[in-house]
Amino acid sequence: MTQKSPPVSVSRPELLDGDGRDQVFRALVYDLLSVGARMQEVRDNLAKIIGVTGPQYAILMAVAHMQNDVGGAGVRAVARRLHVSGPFITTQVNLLVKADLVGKFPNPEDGRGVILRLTDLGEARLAAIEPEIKIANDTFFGPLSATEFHALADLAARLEKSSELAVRPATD
Amino acid sequence: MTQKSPPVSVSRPELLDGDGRDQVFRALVYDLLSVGARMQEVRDNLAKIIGVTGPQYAILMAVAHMQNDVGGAGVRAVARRLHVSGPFITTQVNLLVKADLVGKFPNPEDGRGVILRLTDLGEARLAAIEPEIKIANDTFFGPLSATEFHALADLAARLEKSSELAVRPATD
DNA sequence: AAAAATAGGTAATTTAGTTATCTATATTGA
DNA sequence: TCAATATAGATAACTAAATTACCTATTTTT
Repeated sequence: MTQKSPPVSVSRPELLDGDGRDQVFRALVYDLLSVGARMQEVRDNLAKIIGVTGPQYAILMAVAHMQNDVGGAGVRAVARRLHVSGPFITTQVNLLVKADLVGKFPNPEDGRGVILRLTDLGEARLAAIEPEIKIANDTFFGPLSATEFHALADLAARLEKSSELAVRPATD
Repeated sequence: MTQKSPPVSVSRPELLDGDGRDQVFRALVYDLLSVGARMQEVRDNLAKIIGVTGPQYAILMAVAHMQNDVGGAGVRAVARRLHVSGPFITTQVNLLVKADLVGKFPNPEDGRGVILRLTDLGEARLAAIEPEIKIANDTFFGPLSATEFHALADLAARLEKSSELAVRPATD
């Protein structure tokens, strides 16, 4: 009986095992997907503590970090940052406004735009879970030395760029 | 006016910038999330070519790789591998069976279980998009040298383990 | 052999997200 | 300068992806 082998998922020799198989590559893809799934899980746990959903927590963090940037945190900017559509940010932000965690202000420099900011309560809620955030992240990235951490940061930054090229025609 | 600063998301000194800020760390988290999102996007593109959804494509690949392992590809095993629930695999696999891409067979060693296998058509469909898969992955991981690729694989494997610990109490 | 665990399936539901379309303001360029 | 076009955001309608709760059938444990 002939054993059909699944397609080899990569062709660059740098990414293949010595024998031309893709075991290491596939393990890497699996690990990256698992790590991504776990990041979301951790995020959901933190979100629950402050009474919001995972995506809402992601929006809160994005606003927290973008509100002091030049231009501030607009709906569209947050959407791009989180890789989701504009309308999704609109509806979720409206829920956060209702919960008094985020405020919406007209953008004085652009009559179409709004500026999103955390309310005092929003700031307080995030400050309150800082210990949990630190514990989670320290654990998540626990095995990394400073050197490895920087190596990973560098590799991830480069992948972030190259992956954009891979998206506009067709991984596993 | 006092500039409120968002919570610092990590405390281990190895993961902090020289000045005690978390800029590098946060950039890493952002990059990892982006890379994860792009992996899904690429997957969706490949899936579309063979007329299935992204999650269905993920199941096809999982079955392709697990069907030759000891124990074969059971519903539960696939679910764990993909980090989703059992019932989700059940319903999606049933669609793949209807599309004649996957076959379901009783597990001779366990009367409760089923064994999933790709049909000839399923094998053929995956074989047909092998070129596109390779192009996508070669591009996605394009900037990596062989050495860097192995370094990344090692780091990802370790994160996959440590991230499990972080999940069972609370990332951004 | 009873109790508990495991494999899988079905039904109902929720959440996360999208596309299409609209209004209002801004920007471009003939 | 003003018409054409692009951009920011909102609303509505919808879909996909996934979950939880519960059920049956086996298998394993005690």
